[in-house]
Amino acid sequence: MNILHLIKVQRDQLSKAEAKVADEILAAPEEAMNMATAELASRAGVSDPMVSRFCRSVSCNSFPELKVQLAKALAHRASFISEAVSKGDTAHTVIEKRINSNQAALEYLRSHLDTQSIDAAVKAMSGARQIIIAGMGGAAAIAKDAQHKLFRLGIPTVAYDDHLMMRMAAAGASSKDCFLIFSVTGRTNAMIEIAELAKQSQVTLITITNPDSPLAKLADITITSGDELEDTTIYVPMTTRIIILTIIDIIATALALAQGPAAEAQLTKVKHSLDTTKRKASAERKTSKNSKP
Amino acid sequence: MNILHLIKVQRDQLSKAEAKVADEILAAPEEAMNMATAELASRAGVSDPMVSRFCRSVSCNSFPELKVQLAKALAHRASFISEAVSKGDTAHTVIEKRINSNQAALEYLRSHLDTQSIDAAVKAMSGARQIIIAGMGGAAAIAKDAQHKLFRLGIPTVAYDDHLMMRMAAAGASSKDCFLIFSVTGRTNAMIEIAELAKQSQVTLITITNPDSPLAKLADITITSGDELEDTTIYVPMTTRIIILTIIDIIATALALAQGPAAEAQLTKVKHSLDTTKRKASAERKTSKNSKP
DNA sequence: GTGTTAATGTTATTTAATTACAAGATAACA
DNA sequence: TGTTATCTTGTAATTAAATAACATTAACAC
Repeated sequence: MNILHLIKVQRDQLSKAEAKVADEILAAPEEAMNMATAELASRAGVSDPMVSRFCRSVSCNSFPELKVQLAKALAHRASFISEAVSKGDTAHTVIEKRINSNQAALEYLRSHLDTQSIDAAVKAMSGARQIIIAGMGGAAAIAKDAQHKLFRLGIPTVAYDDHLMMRMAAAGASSKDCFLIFSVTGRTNAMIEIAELAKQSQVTLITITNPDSPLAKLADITITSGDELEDTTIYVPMTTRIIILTIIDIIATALALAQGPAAEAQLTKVKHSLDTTKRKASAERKTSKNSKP
Repeated sequence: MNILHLIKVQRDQLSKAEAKVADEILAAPEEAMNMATAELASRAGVSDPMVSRFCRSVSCNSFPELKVQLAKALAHRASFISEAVSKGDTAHTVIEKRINSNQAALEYLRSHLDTQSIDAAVKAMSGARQIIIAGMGGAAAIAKDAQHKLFRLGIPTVAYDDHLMMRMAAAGASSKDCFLIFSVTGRTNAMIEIAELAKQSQVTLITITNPDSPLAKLADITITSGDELEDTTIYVPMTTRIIILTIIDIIATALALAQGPAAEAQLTKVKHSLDTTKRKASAERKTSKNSKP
């Protein structure tokens, strides 16, 4: 856990004066990093040694060490604020801003992804007879991607983006199956309908969606899609995509580990199946070099 | 530019004693960060003030400031090394490791993404009559995702994952169109064939692929897919996915900016078209609360 | 060889951070 | 309600760290 989170979490268990220091740092961590104890102390309205004591309370050995921890934490977080693109931006600026946003999104995921949900999802999927994935609209590509990643592990997996196919699949599923629904907002009527059908089939229902949504309420296991994070400006509807993809990545990786050697062998087999569709690297290079002069 | 790069670059222009300090820091930056001037000085075999002077030479006002800079630089770099998952990992460890890897991948992208290629791609796509996207296998989901993102901007866009459809589209394309090919390795024979067909149609060919591949050689504009980064261990075939997705994000964002108010209006229109498919947030909450007692 | 400049080390000073201690506040219990 | 114990905070003192000032040495030019 990074130092800013730690401070935030411990904030209420600190003494009054220490809490003042915590607030001062949380209010302007970037600035706090470049202050001396004396300055930070006076800003927080406490005595110098309080700052030292505060450092100890948040498990740093000294104030300079706290500064280093802050720097580490801020290196990731730096971009959370006001990284929305604007009209005059050059390509270079857009690149920087979007990469920053996406890194920040991952940082958010680090502190908000629930380990237990992941564990539960992996356990359910690991023992499933088949995994059925559903996603519409923007989530259709995600569903397809998840299917591509999971079937490689040797678990029968299908992905649907068609509402009628989803209905049939949901109705026909058994209690031995896992039904995986991707929906960023969790408010699409069509998807909620599918979830209700799936529940009637006694299937284990896992949703990657907004945890406050009606869809989430129907699920056995819910993992946050980061919808609450999404910037509402029309330019930036991308953050959740990265979050969901990383969640798939995490689940697939954990699943592969849970499956053990079997999955490993399966992955190798699937990988090698593509060998004959590829052009060889060395042969190609030689040809193109020789053909020029 | 981060402080480690700076030190590396300036290393040879420093005086003999300062160079010793530089070497000591570069050899073990993580440790150097936790040392006092005196210790670093003795390790480097120089006097204490040399360390202070060294800090000035690399544009830091003090040694503590250098430490902060080092912390910032290392925060990103830290995760590159040995973050591959292994058998005993808990869910929590997998989460941390995969997030670290993905953040590191974005960091890599920041320094390796070519601004000019992005600019060129945006310019070409901005003026295109239509955009045709092709991707097979793992790239099929990516292609679909890109289509979903680009058509919202008001540019006619289609995505294909079927080889025969791609052939027809490539053969039928005109010089006013953009043909976008996603292929991580750039060695899939089927995709190379499509690229050759597309070139014959005089279309502007943009590839997101390994820049050293045969596919890249055929393209008018190439953007790296990060294939060279991909961990060859079978557990981790995910990094490129994040990179490519972020590239799409960047291009779409830049494109939206380039289109100006027209794109903005279009985005709003498309967004509102979904309104009637969604369940209202407030209404739902009330219902579910009241229905319980 | 001597003067000049740049580079480094030694010593001194300043600054910053923490320890030690004392005073005050707060809570617990008689 | 008073008394004691504990916990919190500030003041003063100490220590440690970093830099400035100065001295020395080394390198080079003339």
